[in-house]
Order: sequence, then C-alpha cells, then structure tokens
Amino acid sequence: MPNGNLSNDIRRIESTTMADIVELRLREFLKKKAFKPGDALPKEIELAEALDVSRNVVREALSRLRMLGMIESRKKRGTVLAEPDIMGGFERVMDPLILDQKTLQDLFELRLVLEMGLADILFSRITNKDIDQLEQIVEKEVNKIQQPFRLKFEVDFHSKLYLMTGNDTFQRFQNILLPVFEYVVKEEQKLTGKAKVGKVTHRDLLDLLKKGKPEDFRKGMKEHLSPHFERVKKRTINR
Amino acid sequence: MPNGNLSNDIRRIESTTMADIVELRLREFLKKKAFKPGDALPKEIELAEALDVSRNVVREALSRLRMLGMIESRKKRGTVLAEPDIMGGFERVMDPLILDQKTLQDLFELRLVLEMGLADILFSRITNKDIDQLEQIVEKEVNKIQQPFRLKFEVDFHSKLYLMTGNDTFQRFQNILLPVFEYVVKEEQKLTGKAKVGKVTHRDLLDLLKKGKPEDFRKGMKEHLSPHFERVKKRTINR
DNA sequence: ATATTTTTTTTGTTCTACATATTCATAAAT
DNA sequence: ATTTATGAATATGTAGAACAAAAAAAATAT
Repeated sequence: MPNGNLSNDIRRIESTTMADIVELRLREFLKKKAFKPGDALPKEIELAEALDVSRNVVREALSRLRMLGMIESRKKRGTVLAEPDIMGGFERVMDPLILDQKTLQDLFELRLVLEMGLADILFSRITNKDIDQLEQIVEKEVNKIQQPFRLKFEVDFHSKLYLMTGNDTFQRFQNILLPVFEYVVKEEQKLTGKAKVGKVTHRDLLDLLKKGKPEDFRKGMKEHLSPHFERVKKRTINR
Repeated sequence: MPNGNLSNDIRRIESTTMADIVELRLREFLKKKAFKPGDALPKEIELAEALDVSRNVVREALSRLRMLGMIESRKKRGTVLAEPDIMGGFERVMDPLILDQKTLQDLFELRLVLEMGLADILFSRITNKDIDQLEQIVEKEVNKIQQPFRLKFEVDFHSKLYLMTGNDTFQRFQNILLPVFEYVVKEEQKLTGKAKVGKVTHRDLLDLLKKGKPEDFRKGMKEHLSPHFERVKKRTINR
C-alpha cells in the first residue's frame, strides 16, 4: 500500500494507560468466557484485585464500556453485559467540524454508495402506504420551490427511502451521516457559488419506484446525484 | 411508526450517572466553544470545579472521549482535542456473539447495499494495476476449489474491491462488517446445510470490470450475491 | 402468611496523597 | 556565548480509604 493516509495506517504512539489495558483485558475476558447479554460481571473490587490495579482504573474502563452500551450497572445488583448500541460510538464522533477533510470526503462518498445500493432492498419491501407518503412529500415540495426549503424536502425524501427499508440500523446510519453530507454540500456551494441539482427530480424517482424496476430507479438516482458524482470523480487525481 | 424495534425507538431507562452528564457537558462545551483539533482543554481540576463534581468523575468522562480518540492527554502538557477515530467506536462493539439477531440482519443487508452501490466509484477510480491484482486473486482461486479455501478468496476478492475505491473509511468499514457477514453466512449454512453460490463468479465480475459499464457490473454483482438477496426478501413478512 | 423494618451488598462519588513524565527556567560546563 | 546538565513546577496517572445511595436479602413484627 504505497499510497494512503499514513495516520490511518500507522498506529499512533500514545502513552498507554492502565485504563486502556484494563479495557482491553475486560474485552478479552468477556470474549474468552463467552459472556452473553444478561450475564453478570465480577464485582469492581474483584476485578481490581485480579488485575492488580485500583478500583478507580477499573471504573474508568467500565465507564467506557458503559458508554458504548456494552454493559449496564445497577447498585447492589452489579454489572451485567448488555446488547451494545451499534451506532452509539459512531454517533458520538460524527462532528463535521472536528473531522479532517479526507474523512469527510470518504463519508460523503459512503452515503452516495448507500443511495445507489438501496434500490434492490427498496423494491423488495415497498408498500402502497410508503408510496402514498412519498407522494405527499413530493407534492409539498413542488409547491414551495424556494431555496431555503429545498434542503428540508431533500432530506425528507431521502430519509423516507431509508425508512422504507425497514432496517433500523440502516436508517440510523443515514441519520448520522446526514450532517456530514449537508456540511460538505454547503462547503461546496461556498466555493462554486450555486447549488447544482441533477436533472432527475424526486417526482421522477417516485414514478420510477412505482412503475420501474430496480435498475431503472438506480439509473434515475445516479442522474439525481450526478452533480455529487462529478465531484467525486475529480478526486481520482490525488488519491 | 406503529411497527418497529421498540428497544431502538424508546430510550432505555438507565440510571444516569454523573459521568454520563459530564461527558455530555464536555461535548456541548467543545462544540459551543468551537474547539478544533490541537486546542487544549481546561485542566481536570478546573473542569471538576466548574462542573462541581470530583476529579474522578471528570476523568471517567475524559476517559470515554479518549477511547474514541477525541482527545489526547500527556502529562504536564494537558489534554488536547484530537481528530477522532471515526470507526473506533464501531469496531469495539462489532462482535457477532453479543449483537442481537435483528441487528446482525441489518448489518448483513448494509453490506449487500454497499456492494451494490460500489460500482460507480469503482469504475471512476480503477487502474490497470488494480486489474492485474484482481487477476492474480481470481487465478489462484480457480486452482483451489476446495471448500475451506473458498471463503478466503471470497474475502480477498471483495476486500480488494473496497481497497480500489481509495476510500480508507470505506475500506475499514468493510473490514469491520466482515466478521458479521461471515457469521451470518455460517449460521445460514448450519440451517440449510449447504452454501449457496450465485451463478456469476469472480472471474465474470472481473471481466465486467474490464469491459463492461457500471450498470453491467452491478447486474453481475446482483447475480453473484443472489443467494443472499433471496434471504433478505423473505424478511419482508416480519418487519 | 403478610407487612414492615433492618441489615447487607454493590455501585456511585468524593477526597487525599503520591508517582511520573514533561516542560520551563536556571545553573554549570565547554 | 552556546550548549549541556540540573532542578523546580505542573498536569495527568494511579492508589486507597471513606461514605452515600439504592436495592436486594434477611430478620422482625403484625
């Protein structure tokens, strides 16, 4: 891999603290012992003694796992393994202002890929009710074409698509990605001046959903997102 | 939303601890003050005093942010905002054994969607070198058709595709998703007995990459993944 | 047997003290 | 005068003890 983001490939030298180690050890422990959701962890003091660290350090490590939803603690009852919140860690970190440019671009592309890949699952799950709701969104949209409102409908329409997949993880993922997408688009607008829109409208996409096949929808979506894809292509040079 | 996973929609009642609150407050603080990577945070004691909690609680909250790569601390120098590791939180939680069935299914679908959406970016970035390397993978594969080796080549081929996008985030994401994918496929095999394979092989996909257009490649990929899509369709009923 | 009180247990929180690494300033050596 | 040692200052890292609070378990009273 001669090219690539170094800071991603090379592991940064960061002073490893006890909490880091204990976090790792706890992970190993849970995996090794095949802990399942609901199983109770040893008491904090026991862990501290077993690992030969202060209870304080153990609590720091546990606090991390608790943040990710991996464990839950109750007084007297102790600490039990829980079903982690898969998107939690993602959500917490997704701030366009502190992410570097490359990562923002990567995430932007990720969303484009998702939109393009959506078609098949969409067609296999779509209901008449979904169509009706999309119909309503599109109808409201054509009435108010003012600039400030466009973004709202843009979001509404695409969010509804994700919702239709019946895939909660998916939907949540898109929600997390949304701020990044909006940020990148706005930055782009600042530079080039005007917002670009593809030839295919939401109305067209909806018609394709009703009458067409997945391939047709995908073709339409590609066109709908074409301004964004144009930009992605340009990046070919400096990868 | 009359139907849906309740435990995802409703916020679980979890005894909020001081560490939870302080973590949130710190997040708000960093956002409000528009902290950028490299900026120094206040000292632990100052934070503790300002928030009227013990230094211990502050450290628990900081430890969480440190885990996500959001901050870095060095003795004497203090704590500074860092560029967070976007996939870190994700990675830590991605264990097929502790994730619930629904989430596993969701993630499985997510990967399918990624594969289907990949085509456009792939075609806009592909190089001759990439083709050569894929060629090598496919060649090795046709020689050894034994069952235990197939999974390895399956992974190699698809991983190379992600690598070709030049999108680090993307590639890492796929790596994290991989264990889930393998787990779900294996579970499926246990039930139905035999592994199903689509009619389109990696060889075919490679040819499409060389000669075809994004649409053709996508069509081929759909066929290649068809056994998986079959299963996804079945889920329509119980969503 | 049921209701009430008391005890016990485990996490949550605070406080104090000290270790340790690293910066910054000062003194010594060349 | 410039560089090199020395040392003080400082913020994080770690330890340990103590108590608060909630919740379960046990003991007591009705």
